[in-house]
Amino acid sequence: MDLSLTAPSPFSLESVVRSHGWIRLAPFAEDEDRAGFCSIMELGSGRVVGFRVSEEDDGVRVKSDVNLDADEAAELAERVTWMLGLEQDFSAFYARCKNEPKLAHVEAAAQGRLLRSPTLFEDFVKTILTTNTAWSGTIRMTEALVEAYGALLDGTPPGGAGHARAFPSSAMIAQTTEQQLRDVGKLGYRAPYILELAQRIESGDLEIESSRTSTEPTPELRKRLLAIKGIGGYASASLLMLLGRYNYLPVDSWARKMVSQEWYDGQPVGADDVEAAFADWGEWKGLVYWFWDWEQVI
DNA sequence: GGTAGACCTGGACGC
DNA sequence: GCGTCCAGGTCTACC
Repeated sequence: MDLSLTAPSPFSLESVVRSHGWIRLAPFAEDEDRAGFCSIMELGSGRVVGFRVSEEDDGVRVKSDVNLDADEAAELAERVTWMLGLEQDFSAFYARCKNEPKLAHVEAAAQGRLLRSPTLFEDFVKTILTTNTAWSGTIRMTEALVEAYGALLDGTPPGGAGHARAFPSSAMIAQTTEQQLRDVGKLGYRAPYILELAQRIESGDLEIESSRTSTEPTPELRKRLLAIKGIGGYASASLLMLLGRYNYLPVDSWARKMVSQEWYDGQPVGADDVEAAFADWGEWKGLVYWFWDWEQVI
């Protein structure tokens, strides 16, 4: 089954794939040509499908080895559209970047879109798994969750994918226990956070997927994110960026290091210094920080 | 409101 | 091989 999705101009699938580290987290996998990607998702019908996304003239092509009915195909198209941010318009961002040499590359490279997971639950869990750990730890914990709780693929893994399972649903996680998450996934103290997130969603106490289309002011949305256990300042800012809101900076150790090297001659800086460095960029400050041409990365 | 300490794991390092 | 230390955000208790 093939789907063609139209992308706004400028667009670069490779720029989306390489926008941040999500491509290295299961069930994402790079395609052989490293310009596209493969993944696995569980549809509302319960079917678990593998698919490959590659770039074509006016957008992207989505290929799957299985035949989907009309509803399933529409859902796959809708989710891939969200994952690639095909609904987003960055013309105002590019206009503001024109006079900043450190951002001169962004429009030509079609940067701005950040690779998203098919569901916000997946993005929330993965974001929690990035906190207070090395990147290798995030990869390990994510793979462990997918292997232990992900729904098994209907068919063969798409080319390039080493996984045969989708990311676990909130329903699957909600059925497990904190101890199992600690033992199986080595999630440590994050286990109760992720279990509570899944159980609150399943009980109807928490609804997160509607945040994708919410029009509520960003500070209000941020408050709701911060009320979720395990999501603090860094994680909420990261999630807001995935939701297309760039007013807050995901300040972590890397951000402090980059700002220190860029403007403070390597001297230690705090979160306030990072905020001050991008204060003039308003609603775009998150993207400016993310795509800034840093002096050096060590 | 600000701050200190605990949380948990893997990796680096010294012995 | 073993023990110790450190890095990485968030939460909670305390002031």
